[in-house]
Amino acid sequence: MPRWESDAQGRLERAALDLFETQGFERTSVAQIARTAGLTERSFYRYFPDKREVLFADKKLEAHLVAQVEAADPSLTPFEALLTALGTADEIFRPREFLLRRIKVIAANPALAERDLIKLADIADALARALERRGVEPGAARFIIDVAIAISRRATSRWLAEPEATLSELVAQAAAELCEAVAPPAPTVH
Amino acid sequence: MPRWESDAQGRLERAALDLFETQGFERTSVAQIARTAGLTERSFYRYFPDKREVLFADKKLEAHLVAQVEAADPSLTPFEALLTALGTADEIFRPREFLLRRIKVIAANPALAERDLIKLADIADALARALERRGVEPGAARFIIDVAIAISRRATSRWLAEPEATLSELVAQAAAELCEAVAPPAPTVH
DNA sequence: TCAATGACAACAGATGCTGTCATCGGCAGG
DNA sequence: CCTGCCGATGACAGCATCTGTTGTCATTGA
Repeated sequence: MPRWESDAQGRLERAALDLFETQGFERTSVAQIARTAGLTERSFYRYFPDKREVLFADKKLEAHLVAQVEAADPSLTPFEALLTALGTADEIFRPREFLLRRIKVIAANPALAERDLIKLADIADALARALERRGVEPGAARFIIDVAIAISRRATSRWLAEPEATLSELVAQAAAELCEAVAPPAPTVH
Repeated sequence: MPRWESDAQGRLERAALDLFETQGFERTSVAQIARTAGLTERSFYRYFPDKREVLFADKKLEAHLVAQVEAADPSLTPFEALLTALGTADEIFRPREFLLRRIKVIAANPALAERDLIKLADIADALARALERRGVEPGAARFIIDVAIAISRRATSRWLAEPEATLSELVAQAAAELCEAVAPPAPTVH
């Protein structure tokens, strides 16, 4: 019999999400999370550098997107490569119900929302490096990525509200919406 | 003679920027900032809710942008209104040298970068409300704003590197760059 | 068998941030 | 001139986050 229960990190993550959900982020202390998971406060900090990170340690999405971009057909425009990669992100959002719980908890607390933005920026940085490896100039890469992420946010927001459609379909739809908004206004006859 | 020196908040802001610049954000304590400004730590927290906010209390940019959007010609596309508003942001970035110091300090510390992203998101929220007042549907408003901010970031980044050009010129240039990237790829003859 | 390593606890301390009350000068109104 | 209120600040106590350090006990592998 093992001396300790296994998967200490996973226990901490689940305990934290539960507690944040029921009593809020601010009102749950690290010591409480650790106790719930059967560990000490100090052990919590061995797995996570700070209290918020317990909801953000997962690097799967970033890795997936970078891999998708790196594997993209070289004949694709950088922009197209990004959009197709972002359209496959639903493969990562697997337990959809877990994703929704997590989003609610994050939206309910400014400190968590802050960390969420940083994580998105980290993904953008990683994608920028991937595009640069494809030969895109750094400034342009960052710009294209910002736009692609805007499209992805639009699509994901719709996807969470009405899950019938594929994420990639919604991405294409948002891209079309962008073209429409950006296009010079319909010529006015005067 | 006043009982206390005037402009306590400004003194705190200047002291903080100086200290963050010379010894870093983490290594300067709130007590030290307050002492440098001739106040106590407790008084610091009367002006700023937390240590980072001392660099972000300024609401002028957000107010300016919202006012610009609200004053925009009703015949303009929401997207055009946003871009012209963002093109006038250089009116707010007045002591350019101060802006550069601040950007460097923020970039040097993840905690400050985090707060910076939240402030940008706050501006985006305020702009979304302004667009909704113009009749734009909320989801679409947020999307257009995300794209416009991407353009603005591209333009501002260029503007900081080479200040000859007007910000609004650079915004137009970035918008053109977007159209090019988004446009369907040149038809391939086969 | 035994040394190295991994996983954790225990303890101490700096700092961020908050609540509460006292203090002191300025400013009416009498 | 007195008096009493107001508003900015100081003084102090207290909790929570996060870090450094050290000790303890299994597991592993030669």
